[in-house]
Amino acid sequence: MIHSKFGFLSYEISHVIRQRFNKQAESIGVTHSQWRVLVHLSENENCRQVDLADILNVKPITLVRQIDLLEQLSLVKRLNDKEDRRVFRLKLTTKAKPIMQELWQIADSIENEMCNMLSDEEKGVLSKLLITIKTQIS
Amino acid sequence: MIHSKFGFLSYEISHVIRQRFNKQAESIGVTHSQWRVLVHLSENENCRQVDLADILNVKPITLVRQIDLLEQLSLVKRLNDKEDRRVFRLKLTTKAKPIMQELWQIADSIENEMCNMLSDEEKGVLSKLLITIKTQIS
DNA sequence: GCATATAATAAGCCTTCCTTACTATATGCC
DNA sequence: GGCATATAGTAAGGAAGGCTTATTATATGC
Repeated sequence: MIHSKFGFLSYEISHVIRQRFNKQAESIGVTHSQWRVLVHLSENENCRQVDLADILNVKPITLVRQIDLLEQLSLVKRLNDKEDRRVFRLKLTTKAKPIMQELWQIADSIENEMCNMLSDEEKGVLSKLLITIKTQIS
Repeated sequence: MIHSKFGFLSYEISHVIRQRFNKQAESIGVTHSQWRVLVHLSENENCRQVDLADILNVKPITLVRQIDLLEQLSLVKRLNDKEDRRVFRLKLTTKAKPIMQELWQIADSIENEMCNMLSDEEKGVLSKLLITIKTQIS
C-alpha cells in the first residue's frame, strides 16, 4: 500500500523549522509557540483570550500561560473590557512591533534556506495549496 | 512587508494533524511521536539507536525513552550487535505490523479529510514539493 | 431572582525534548 | 601491549507546551 504521506511530511518539515527557529530566536527570548501567539494576535488585535485560544487550536488555560509570559516580556497587554468584566482584550505593545520584525526575519531566512531548491512559481503553488488546506480545516 | 509564511502554514497544518492523530490513536496507545519512530524505523530496519535518532532529528537520549515505551508495548525489539557490544540494533516486532496498518489508516483518513478540496493532481504536486524540501534539509 | 453559561485562572499532570554526566566498549597511535 | 580519545547507550533532572478538572467572577435567560 502506498501512502501519500502529506501529513507526515508536513510534520517532518515543521519539526525542523521549529528547532531552527527556537535556536535562532533564543537570544530574543521568544519560542516558536510564543511567536505563533504573537502572529495570530497581530492578525486579530483586541480579541478576547478565549477567541485567540480558539484560533490557535489550544485550550484557554494553555493560552493563559503564554500570555503571562508575553506580558512579562512586555510584548502583550491585557486590557479590561468595559462591557464584560470577565473579559480581557489583548493588544500587542509598541515594544512588540520591532521584535516581531526581527522574528519575521528569522522565519524568512529559515524559509529561504528550506525552499532554495524551489522556483518562485513553485513556492507560489506550494503556498496556495497549503492555504487551501488551512482554510479547509479552520 | 509580505511574508510567504510557508513555514508558518506547515506548522499550523501539522499541529492540527498531530492533535487529530493523537486523539484517534489514543485507544491504540501510540502517540504521533511514537508513530513517527515506528515509520522511520520501518524504513531503516536493523539500524542503531544513534542512527535512528539522527534520522528523527532528536538527541539519542530522547529516542531512548521512546524506544523504552515501544519496547514495553512489544512493538520494537533491541537486539545486540555481534560486532560492537555497545550497539543495539532495532527491529519492529511481528506485533507491530498490523498495528502500523491501523495507524496508517488513521493517518490516511485524516489526510483525506484535510485534502478533500484538492484534486489528485494538486495532491501530487504538493507531495512532490514537500519531498523536495524534506530532501534538501536532511 | 435564581439557574445556567461563560471568561479567566489555579493545581497538578503528561509528553516531548533538552543538557549534563556517567558507563561500557572500540579504536587510533606510540 | 597500553594509553588517549571517541562513541553508543543511558540516568537524572529540567524546561516548554499541552491537557483535565475545578474554582471564581460575571453575564444572561427564564
